Amino acid sequence: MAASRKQREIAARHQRILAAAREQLLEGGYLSLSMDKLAAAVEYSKGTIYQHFSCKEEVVATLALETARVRLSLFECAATFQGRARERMLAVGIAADLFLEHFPDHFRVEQIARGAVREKVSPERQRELAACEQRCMQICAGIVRDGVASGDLALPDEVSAEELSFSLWSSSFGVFTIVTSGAFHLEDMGVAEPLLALRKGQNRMLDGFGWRPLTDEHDYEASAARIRAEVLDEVLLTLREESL
Amino acid sequence: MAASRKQREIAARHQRILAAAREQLLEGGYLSLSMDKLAAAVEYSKGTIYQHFSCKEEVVATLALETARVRLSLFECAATFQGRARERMLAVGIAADLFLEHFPDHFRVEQIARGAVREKVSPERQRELAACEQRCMQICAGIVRDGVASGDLALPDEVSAEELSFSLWSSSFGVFTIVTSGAFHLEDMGVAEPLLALRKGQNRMLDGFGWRPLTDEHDYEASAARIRAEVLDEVLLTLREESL
DNA sequence: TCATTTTTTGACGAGAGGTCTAGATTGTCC
DNA sequence: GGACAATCTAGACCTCTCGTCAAAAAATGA
Repeated sequence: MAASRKQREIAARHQRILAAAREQLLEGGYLSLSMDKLAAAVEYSKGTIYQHFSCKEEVVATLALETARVRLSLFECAATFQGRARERMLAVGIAADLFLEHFPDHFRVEQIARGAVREKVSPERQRELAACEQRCMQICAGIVRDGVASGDLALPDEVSAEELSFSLWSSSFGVFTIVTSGAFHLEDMGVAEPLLALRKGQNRMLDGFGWRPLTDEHDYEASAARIRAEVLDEVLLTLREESL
Repeated sequence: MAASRKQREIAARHQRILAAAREQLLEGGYLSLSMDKLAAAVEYSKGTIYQHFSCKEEVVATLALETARVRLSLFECAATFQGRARERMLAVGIAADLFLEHFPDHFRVEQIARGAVREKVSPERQRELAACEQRCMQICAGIVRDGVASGDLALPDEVSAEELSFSLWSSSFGVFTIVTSGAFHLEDMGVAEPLLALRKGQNRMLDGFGWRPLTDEHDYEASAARIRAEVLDEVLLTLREESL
């Protein structure tokens, strides 16, 4: 069918535009992405670009959505790990780390997108983005609840599963933002390995909540190795291939 | 002396430009700050603006530096609180909260500045900014060391004072970024009071490190009240007056 | 008062995002 | 196969941006 061939062409061009846009964004941030350059890069005219994306913000938002989807699928995989709740929570943390490690570009693009004007991107895309983020949160909160249900965690009355998840999320988010922004001189501050410090801090926090098994009651290094081998390495490979 | 009068005029204009710039930035982000509009707002020509600031980035960076200075002075005050180390660490945390509460604009401007191109701002200003941040970190790390020295905290071998400080900083930074960005629907995620959740999480982390007195060994609510009354309320008032 | 120095101005250039119509390409039907 | 219709593409065009610079204005000093 001829119509489908055309559609495939358009879809392919769509992806080519996004790839070129990502490249430009990473080169020099939001201002370095130019619609003219984008058109030149994919060897089409500006008018054609604007038939794919209504405005520059929309291009950036679409890239951010791609990113959010990749992360979500990683989180979903991590949550399927067979083990105790706290191990599964660790799995999600490792997933976040690996995401940053394997797709550093993605996180930066997401940050750039957050800094851009949100008013101009279509409501649907905004909803999709929000949905991805909420799914991530739900996955974490679900694991917390599993911990409570299994008796490993006695959550205080004044702390909800969402709040605990939020604490973990925000500390990861903070570290990732600090690291990728490049605006901070962590070395000069005496923090050589921020990701390691993050993990330690989060572990201590969960210890503080009394989430069993505590850090010194279990070999979490071994769990981490199993997590990678059993649920993350494979999907990571698949995702990397897709993005090439 | 006439030269001094002129200098005062220039200094006053400098501040007026910055104030107008801040206003525009808060209206609609980085793109909403225009050098033409800025010139119109202060009723001078563009050329004059460019005698104060070499480029747009420099304007934004200067605003960010103002912000960093205000925060640093708050932190310095907080650290003077008379009490045990963990109380003083709480004081710094409260200072950070109050900073966000009383100067929400400042934090947003700082975020915008971080998103802008850094290459174009003068090296000195970059150094000044980095110095402020490092001073904040040193204050925190100093408190941690005090805790160790007083015997309240037994830091594990593999965790440095800087790393512990970094954990606290990054979680605050993450929460503040999430809250001020406005890009996340925390309500829909079940997090009604992010700042409260942050405090709880940080307390649990310090509990996890075994920093005495633990949360349930001491009335930290009372400490918080004393901290505000004894070291923060006053300086906060002074700073607010200055910024008007 | 007038010459010299300093400050201020706004027209200008280069390049951005976004629009719109003329023309090229594709698909359809006899 | 060829003519007409529908769709897609190109790039000139408009307005706005940052940053520059020569000329105009103001301040200074003798």
